[in-house]
Amino acid sequence: MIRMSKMADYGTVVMTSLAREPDRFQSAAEVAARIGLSAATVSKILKTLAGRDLVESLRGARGGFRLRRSPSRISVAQVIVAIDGPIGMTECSTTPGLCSQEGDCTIRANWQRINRVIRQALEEVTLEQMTQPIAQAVVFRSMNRARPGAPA
Amino acid sequence: MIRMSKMADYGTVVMTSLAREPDRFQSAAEVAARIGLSAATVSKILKTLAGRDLVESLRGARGGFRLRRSPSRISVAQVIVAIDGPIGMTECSTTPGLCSQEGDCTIRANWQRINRVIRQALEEVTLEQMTQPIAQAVVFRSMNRARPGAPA
DNA sequence: ACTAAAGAGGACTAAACTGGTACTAAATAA
DNA sequence: TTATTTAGTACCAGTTTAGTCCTCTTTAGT
Repeated sequence: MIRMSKMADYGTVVMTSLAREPDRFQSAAEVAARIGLSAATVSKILKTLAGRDLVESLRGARGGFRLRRSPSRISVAQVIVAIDGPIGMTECSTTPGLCSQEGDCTIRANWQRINRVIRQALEEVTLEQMTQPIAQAVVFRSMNRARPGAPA
Repeated sequence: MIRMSKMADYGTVVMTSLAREPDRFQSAAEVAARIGLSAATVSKILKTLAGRDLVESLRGARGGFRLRRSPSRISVAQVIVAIDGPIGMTECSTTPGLCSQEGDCTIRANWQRINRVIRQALEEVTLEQMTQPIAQAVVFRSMNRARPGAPA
């Protein structure tokens, strides 16, 4: 399954904080205070996000960070990718060569399907939605088919 | 998003190997050779899975490991939970107290929805499906709504 | 010009995870 | 009974990740 670091998780929180006031530059310290993380950590995350062009930064007094695009045009997936790199799975299930003994590795194919669903889910949720109570926000459907736990 | 360790990933591969011959006891070394991981690592994983009651173990010559239930009644989610503990996200988005300044934390609520989808996906995929080519295996639907990247 | 506020960049420490080794205990087979 | 096979336990080293800190540069205000 998809591997997400703590930093990427924090990243979504930081970005959502920026998304609440998309026009104003917010300092790292300010964001940190709002979301309850250390200024150092938030600062590091924002630096990364600035490098990835999701936020723009302004130096000096009154400086800070601001979203580059509208909150409705930034997905949670984009934030995660910016911090962790391409969304993908852990080695064995993704890397082709590993289970080579098995011939046709059915596991990998199935995992890739699971991953696609997860990736899609993350791509369909925007920062704008993250700022809103769930009511109008995300609506999901589930996968279908098998029901383990039910009698086989 | 969900945090899955390498070990949990390996766990699904190990379990799928057992699922291919559900009645026979397979030794850790044998499974390791099949899937191309070190015997030590596979052994450690199987020990954990045995402790979680997903597999039964038999000591001594001709011993090994075997699934406790039918492959169709064991989900990928169960394997992951057995190794990594409850499926959930990293701290900030899951732990209630952290973003307390924000008042009603809309982020957490939205993340929990995303998580639910992921968890469901993993619960609906069985080891039996993992042993099969995808054709008849898992069929997914995606979430709906927002399309970031499209004009807001 | 000077000072304070802020980001940029990197070095560093601490904690967690990964992967392995060595040894012990149990069960079978000769 | 003895040797062999196999799981069980405990521990250790390397790597990665998390988190902090320090120094430098930029900007605003006085």
